[in-house]
Amino acid sequence: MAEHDRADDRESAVETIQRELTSFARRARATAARMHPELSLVSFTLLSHLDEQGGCRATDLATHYALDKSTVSRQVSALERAGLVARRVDPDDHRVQVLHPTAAGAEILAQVTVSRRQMFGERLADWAEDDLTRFARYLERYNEASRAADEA
Amino acid sequence: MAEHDRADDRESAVETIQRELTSFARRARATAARMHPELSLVSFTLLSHLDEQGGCRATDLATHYALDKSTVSRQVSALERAGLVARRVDPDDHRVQVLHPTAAGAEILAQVTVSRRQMFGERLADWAEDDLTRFARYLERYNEASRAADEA
DNA sequence: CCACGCGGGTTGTAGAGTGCAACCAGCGCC
DNA sequence: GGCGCTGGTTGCACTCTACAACCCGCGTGG
Repeated sequence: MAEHDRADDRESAVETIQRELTSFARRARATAARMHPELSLVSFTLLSHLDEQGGCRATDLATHYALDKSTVSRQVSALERAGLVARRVDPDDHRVQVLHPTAAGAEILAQVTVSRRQMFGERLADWAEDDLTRFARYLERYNEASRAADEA
Repeated sequence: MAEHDRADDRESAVETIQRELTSFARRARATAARMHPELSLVSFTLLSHLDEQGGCRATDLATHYALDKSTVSRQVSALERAGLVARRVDPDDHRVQVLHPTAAGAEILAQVTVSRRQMFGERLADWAEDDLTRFARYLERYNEASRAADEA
């Protein structure tokens, strides 16, 4: 009957989404590393966040990206060693460090962002704009649900 | 002018797609590990491929998933130790080993597949079917372009 | 026929990324 | 002033990964 067919269609769409997202995830890290060895996927994400937010605390990064605080601590240390971020102690609360991208950090970030955008742009070059915006909306929607589920 | 605006829209859609895909990729591994510690994301993918294809060679896995052959070798070793895959020497060419999931492997794979599908299903529960199928199509399309670009 | 090149796999090594647990250091509230 | 909480670091262990060097079986051209 028709209801059953529709349930099957739904199942198979979910199946495809699962398979394709997983497949993408497997490749992403390696691709990113190959493209710009100087800034791993995680580092890029963190630095990018700092740039957008205009500085934040390590704990914020950890919770926002579902990473352990130790992981963030080490990543930040590495970024600092590389001269890409600076830490400033918050005068109001001497426990917290406010993180900022340095000038060098902002510059590298800009370069990597450009090259990443170019890469994505190439892969999406022949898409109609409607499809692009819909795709973007779907991804946002999925990730939002995903984040919500992770927190529960 | 209108043309400029449309170019901007395009840019921003690409930007969002980039950001959201990256964000997803970062989480995927950890999420997968948390869900079923007995089968990592890579192992799942490889085992899944073996199951679908009904057996193949290690080299095929390596090229298909853009992994080093040593990586595949070790993953397969682990899967064999766990009793989830079996290796048979190809009678025609004694260099190659044909890999198959064992009964236990097929069973675990089925379980994990179910739990993964359930997870994705939950996250996508309130989506209209049209959106699901479109999202699935977009992802396939993107990954295809991505694979093609990687090979070049 | 056999030596060499090639292709499939394994192993040694090294390094990134990660989480957990234990710890230290400020902060604030009894 | 002590106790608990929060932000952060460090020690440890583990997985995933690539690269390089290697071994073995296959086939082809002297």
